[in-house]
Amino acid sequence: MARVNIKDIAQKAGVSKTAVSFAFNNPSRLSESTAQQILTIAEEMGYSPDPVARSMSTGHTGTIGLLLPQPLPEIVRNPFFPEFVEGIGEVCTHSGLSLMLVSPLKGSMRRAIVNAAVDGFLTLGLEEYKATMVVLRQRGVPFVTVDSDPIEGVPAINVDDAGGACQAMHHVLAIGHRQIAILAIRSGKQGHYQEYVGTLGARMHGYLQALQQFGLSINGRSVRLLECTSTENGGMEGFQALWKLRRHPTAIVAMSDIIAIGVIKAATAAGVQVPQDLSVVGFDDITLASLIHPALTTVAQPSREKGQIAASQLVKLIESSLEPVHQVLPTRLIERASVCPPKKEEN
Amino acid sequence: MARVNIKDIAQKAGVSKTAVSFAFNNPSRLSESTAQQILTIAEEMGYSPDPVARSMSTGHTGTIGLLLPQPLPEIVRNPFFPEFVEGIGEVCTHSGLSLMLVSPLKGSMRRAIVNAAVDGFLTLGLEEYKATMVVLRQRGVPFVTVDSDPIEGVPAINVDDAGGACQAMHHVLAIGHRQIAILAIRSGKQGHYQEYVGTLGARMHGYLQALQQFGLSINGRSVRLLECTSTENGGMEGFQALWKLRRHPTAIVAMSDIIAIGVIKAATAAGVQVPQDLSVVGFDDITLASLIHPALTTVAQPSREKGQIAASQLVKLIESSLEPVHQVLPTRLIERASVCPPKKEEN
DNA sequence: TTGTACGCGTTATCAA
DNA sequence: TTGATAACGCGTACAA
Repeated sequence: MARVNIKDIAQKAGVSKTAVSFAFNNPSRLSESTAQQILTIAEEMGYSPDPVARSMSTGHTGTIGLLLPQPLPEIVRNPFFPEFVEGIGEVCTHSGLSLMLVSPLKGSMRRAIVNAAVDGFLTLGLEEYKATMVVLRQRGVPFVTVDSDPIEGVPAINVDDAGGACQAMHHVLAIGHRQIAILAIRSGKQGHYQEYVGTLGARMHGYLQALQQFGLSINGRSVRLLECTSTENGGMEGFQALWKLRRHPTAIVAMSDIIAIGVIKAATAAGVQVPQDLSVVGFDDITLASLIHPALTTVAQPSREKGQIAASQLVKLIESSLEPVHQVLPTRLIERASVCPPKKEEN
Repeated sequence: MARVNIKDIAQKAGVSKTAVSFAFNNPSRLSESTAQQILTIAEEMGYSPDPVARSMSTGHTGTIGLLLPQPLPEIVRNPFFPEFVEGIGEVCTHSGLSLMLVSPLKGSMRRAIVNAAVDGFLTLGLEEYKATMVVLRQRGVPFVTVDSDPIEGVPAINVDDAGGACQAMHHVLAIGHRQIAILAIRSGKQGHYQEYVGTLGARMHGYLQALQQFGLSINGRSVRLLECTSTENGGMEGFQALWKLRRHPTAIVAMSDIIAIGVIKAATAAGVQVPQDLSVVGFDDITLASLIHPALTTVAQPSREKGQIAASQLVKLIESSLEPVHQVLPTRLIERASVCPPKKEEN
């Protein structure tokens, strides 16, 4: 049984296709009786306009795409993804839009972009953003970047990663620590932090800035940098690697909460007390951060607002042209229980 | 600057539209040189085929829809949503599909369904499923229901809510409790539990079954039923209402973890010790359940598998017809610290 | 209210 | 084998 289409209904009702279309989209242009008549027949025959054909005619889809740099299963495990989507969802609900989650197709970002039938894209934390931007431009729909280094002429929403990182490091330094290890998210750049980009680069920049304020820099002795995967395991391994060294850090500054939590777990398991023996700072303020023991001092960012603002920028961009804006949302240090002054003898 | 289309490329390359189409989709039908030539020109002019037009011709979109009964912002707050989507995401990644999140449009489920340009739907926990099913059938794409009462002729994936609920209640009874309150998720049915449907109905059914095994039923005295919203606040209010009564329950069986957690918080605040003074059981095994104090005894369900199985059923259904299957995934009781035998004097 | 052009690719058919 | 012509899919918009 082939899908019933507008022609079938027109025939059955003895009217033109146009009349059927009006009955659905603009009933006021038809006499009430015929409109009703058409709708009834459509109902009986189980007709509903084909959304693809409709998009073809109207030129829009009623859908926005969220472009994700990783496969869906990995992304949704990210603890702040739900909040971010919540913000987008508010705008979608308000504007009557649906949200399409677009991950690389067969490993290809390009393929994913050109295949997605959407009116615009939100991009989240793209890394090889240059190549992707080209495809996105070519694709011909508006887009807004989130958590990427801003590009000229493209609206960008970011959070103040650098500022937050600076606050975090500053806090640790101000409380007296001088033996510090930074646990960075593995970048593929093997510790060449000058080459870090995006979120990673911004956070690193913030750490360095705070260090500089105290006349310090990453020197491999008192202040060290180590990369690890952004997982609990990564944090545990990071701690273990650090604890093998002759001189232990008195504070570990981690680029993500999940790393910090791994550190705390490994430290506790090794009989190292947090924060008495070791202070730990995270980044992100995931739900777990306030629940573990000791509660994690970390940097919070407004994920929901980020999604909300990015989506509403995109909607404006779709509806009419708009001056591209770069917006930076504030981050803030949340002081909890995982940081205290270093012990005297270790100082 | 209008989007460049297939005709522009054909013109520029001095070939027909067909040749351009072949260059993209079926290069073997062209001499290598012309194919290459066309692709080069397309690249230069920034052409990529319009996904909508393409869908129009091919008859498929490369997208599946996840139909949600509530607005996006509410749904994503649901603690097991990420896991469920993770399962779907595995299938999408494998099959090269994108996922569209489809919530009611302007309050209308029907409108959302008919507007979504997808090859098939997954539905999650629909309540007014009858009306929605009709629209879905009419929409003419295959669909698989998840967490709804199975419908004849439609593949359905469920978890054994009844079995899990039965285990939970049985556990409480077997350990000696006879003064029990069930905190149900507010249904709009005001305690007429015979009318509960879907997940709610199944869980209620499980509770009743266990009660029956002990010769008990909901009688308003030793075994009571109370509805509350599925929020922490709902649980707190539930506890308070219960504690005003002359005879306190020795155990509270909650239909969701979040309710149970509310109960524990309110109880603790009121100086009632869990589990010594009051045993509490939840449902869902959200992350928080193992982290609060005392750790919550609850029922776990395989959310990721649920998504994975449902999505792969849908993919099969899209690719070819398939016998509709009803599949029920197991749930299991997780015993933690929030349940113990009742005190003697209260028995 | 209706007829018709149109949007943009894909594909069956046909010709060289 | 290589490529062109034309029909097709399904609504919407505009002139009549």
